Amino acid sequence: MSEKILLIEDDLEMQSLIKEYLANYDFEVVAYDKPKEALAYVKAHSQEIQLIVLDLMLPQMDGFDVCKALRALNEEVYIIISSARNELSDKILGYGLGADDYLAKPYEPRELVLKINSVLRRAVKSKKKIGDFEIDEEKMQIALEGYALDLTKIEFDLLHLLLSHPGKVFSRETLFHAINGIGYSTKDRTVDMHVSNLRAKLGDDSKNPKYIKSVWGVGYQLVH
Amino acid sequence: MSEKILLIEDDLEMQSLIKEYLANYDFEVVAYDKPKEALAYVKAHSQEIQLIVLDLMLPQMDGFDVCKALRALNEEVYIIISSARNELSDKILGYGLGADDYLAKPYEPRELVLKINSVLRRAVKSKKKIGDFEIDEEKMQIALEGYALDLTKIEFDLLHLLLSHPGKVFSRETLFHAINGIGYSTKDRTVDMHVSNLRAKLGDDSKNPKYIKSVWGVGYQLVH
DNA sequence: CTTTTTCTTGACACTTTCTTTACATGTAAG
DNA sequence: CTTACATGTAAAGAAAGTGTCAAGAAAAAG
Repeated sequence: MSEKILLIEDDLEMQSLIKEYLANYDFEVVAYDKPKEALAYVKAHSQEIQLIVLDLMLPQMDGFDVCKALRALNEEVYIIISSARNELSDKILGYGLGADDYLAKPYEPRELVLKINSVLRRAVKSKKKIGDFEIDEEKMQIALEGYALDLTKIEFDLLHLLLSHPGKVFSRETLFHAINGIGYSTKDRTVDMHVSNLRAKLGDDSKNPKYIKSVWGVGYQLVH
Repeated sequence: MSEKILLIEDDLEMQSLIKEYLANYDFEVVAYDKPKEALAYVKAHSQEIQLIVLDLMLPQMDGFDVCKALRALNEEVYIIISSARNELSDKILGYGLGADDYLAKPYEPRELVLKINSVLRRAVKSKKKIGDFEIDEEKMQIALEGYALDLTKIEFDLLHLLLSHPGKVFSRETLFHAINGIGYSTKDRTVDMHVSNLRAKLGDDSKNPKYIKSVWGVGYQLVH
């Protein structure tokens, strides 16, 4: 499977050049010269696209909004911004566009490939796969079968700990410490409660657990 | 003592780079660029090698077979597969190669060291073999002839203790203490009951014990 | 400061495990 | 062989652990 990249570039000559070049590196490229069309495409195919290369097309200046709109449509996508060198420095970097990397124009296609690889490598680094789960530490997010879970901080910490050693049996005390740092009495049911809530969010069943199994008299364990 | 690692990598430059790098971390590395030679080496030195780093060398695709062949030669060995990132995802993971970890190319040598350490740590921590038994402390699990036993906490503790000194005769008092920490009267039949239940789960016969033998007037002992 | 969200606690039903009881069987010693 | 005590285990009862609803407390958001 190859990566799918969206290229937004108004110089059509440049566009086809890059498209061809990236094709050599097994990237699948979709290109638009008009931001509105690109946005429409993202709206329709949000999940397929992994990375967007956006030419800011200054000095029209609406490139900022395009970038923010893209980010709003897809939190997950990685964005590389390209722009004239003299525009690039302070102005853009300061605007908190949420881009993942920047590239000064004019650039060699080779440079773009390097940046793309570097961004994608960064992407996998922070994402660990464990069974059906995918942890993104940077974003403090865990996805199950591709769908992001909406977890509270404690739930995230708990699941993260369980996922860090699949199969290992964690005592309630250890789990409690992961939450509260210190102090635990055997009568404390707060860990149980969080596990119960977690199971609900995972669609798991305590009697016949797919993910979090109770270990009688001890604690919990992640099965997979 | 250093760990012995087999590296299978056709890019000779890469090979020597990794070899040197790993040497700095006290790993002993044997490297081959041709899978057939590597397999021959494993056949001859199967027991010495703890871990194999295998470059899948796609798209020739026979990396799959190499991996399976390695696994067939040595059930115990740990295998880390490296491969181009765009090949890595679903395809490989799905094929049930029996690898223990995966690494996307290109990777930093540092990343490889981290993975190796993580895999080896996993290896030593769990799984001690004693006769027909296999203990996994982390998972709080004991397997008999490959089949995991479904034990309660006390049963696990008891069997674990017996297995920790095969042949040693444990008094009822000692066994009771392993369960309850303190207190024991000679009239207490609790330990007997647990041993009886254990035997049932092991498929053992008290009159003609294969595993847990009664020592008259004293207690129990593990035979093997 | 108010509203909302998240966390903790208490309560109760329910389940699993542990202990005790009871009796049959087995062993050593005189 | 008989006695005295040890062991095996079924079954019943006791104890302890777990799941989760719902309410109150605390923390975060607005």
